[in-house]
Amino acid sequence: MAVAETDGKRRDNRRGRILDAAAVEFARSGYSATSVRDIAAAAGILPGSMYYHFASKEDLLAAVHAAGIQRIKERVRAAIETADDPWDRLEAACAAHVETLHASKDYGSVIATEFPRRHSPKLRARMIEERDDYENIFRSLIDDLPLPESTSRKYFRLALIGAMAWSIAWYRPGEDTAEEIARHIVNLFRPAAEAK
Amino acid sequence: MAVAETDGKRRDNRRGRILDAAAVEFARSGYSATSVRDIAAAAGILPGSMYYHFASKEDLLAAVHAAGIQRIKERVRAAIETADDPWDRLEAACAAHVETLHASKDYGSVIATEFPRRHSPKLRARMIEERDDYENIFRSLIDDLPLPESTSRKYFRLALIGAMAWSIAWYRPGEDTAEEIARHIVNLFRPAAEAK
DNA sequence: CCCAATCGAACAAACGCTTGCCCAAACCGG
DNA sequence: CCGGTTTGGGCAAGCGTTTGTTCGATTGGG
Repeated sequence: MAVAETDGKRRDNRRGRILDAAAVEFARSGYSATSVRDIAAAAGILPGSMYYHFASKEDLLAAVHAAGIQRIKERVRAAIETADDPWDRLEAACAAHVETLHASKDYGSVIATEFPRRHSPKLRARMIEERDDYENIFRSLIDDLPLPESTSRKYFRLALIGAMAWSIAWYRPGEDTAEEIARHIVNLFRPAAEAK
Repeated sequence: MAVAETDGKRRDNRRGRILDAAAVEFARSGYSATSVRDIAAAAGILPGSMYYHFASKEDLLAAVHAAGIQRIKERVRAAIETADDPWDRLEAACAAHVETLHASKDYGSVIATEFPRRHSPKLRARMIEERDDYENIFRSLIDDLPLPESTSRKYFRLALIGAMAWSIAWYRPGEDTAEEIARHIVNLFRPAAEAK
């Protein structure tokens, strides 16, 4: 769940802890409502010490975003390989997507709620690139689906990703599992394959 | 599009202009990245003058949220009455929803991107209440649909609203119209009615 | 001439970030 | 195995700026 522990080298431990703390705070309050002091306090260091590991607050957000995308990409890629049927592959991908979004809730929440257009051109470009790269997984999964010609694959993808992303807004722990959510959502889209 | 002009009374003109300016700034940068000075500058007044009309910055957000919800509710309610068939009514509602979300982009964007959980308990409660009230329109529209028992109406509603809300994230003016977007999305869900 | 409405100026607090200094562990030639 | 040196990491303090908000003075239409 946290990045800190998984970074073999002891050397990077502190950096990982700051990253985790930043993800938690950014997820809870949003980027601009979160102060460097908040993050430092959550990480157990003083504000100034953060700047040894990250050049700026913006750099810290970039690192959280990159780590979050990388993680969800890995999980989804791994999940896909467990199935052969195109619909099963999509369902596996969605389950992994929703699961990761809520399991490492902090990183997932940052990805789902920090809009690129609200950040500097430089960071915006990085975020969009990383997101596009990730969405390409779904692009190719959906390309493999046997859909009627009348169904727009573009809207299929956007609606699917939107429906999953929105779960961040309404999900309450203890109700349904991420797998159930993903299964329900995919089942909603599944009949679209047989439509004329 | 703007509230300012529509408020008959001259007396409320300034209040409406501040409200519009706040919606624009909140939509562009988010609540906490927007300063009272930004809003005042956009409204053509001095920062202090805002406090004659609104008790606080938070109150201003509450007013923008309420105005946005009220507007979208009116449009959707009106759109529903143009049709009798349950699916047509849903499609009309979705078209009005997406259209309003993008037409009065500022108010719509604030609704779609300001998460209640990130605000004070008082404001959070108000926002959730207003949203629930609005979502009840869709709740009853979906109750009227002839869906197979295996289809969860709850997930149907959440996925539909999520897919529409997400359009804020990817929509670029000049590509598709709001009506086309809504039609495509509803058509994706429509086959779910005939599934076993 | 009144009073709603706005201005102009200021407030304390919080902001992102920089700087100068310090300490312990790791490293490495002799 | 020693002892000097490098280096990862953190501390304490404060820089200048921006924040939300307050408030007495000022203005102008009815």
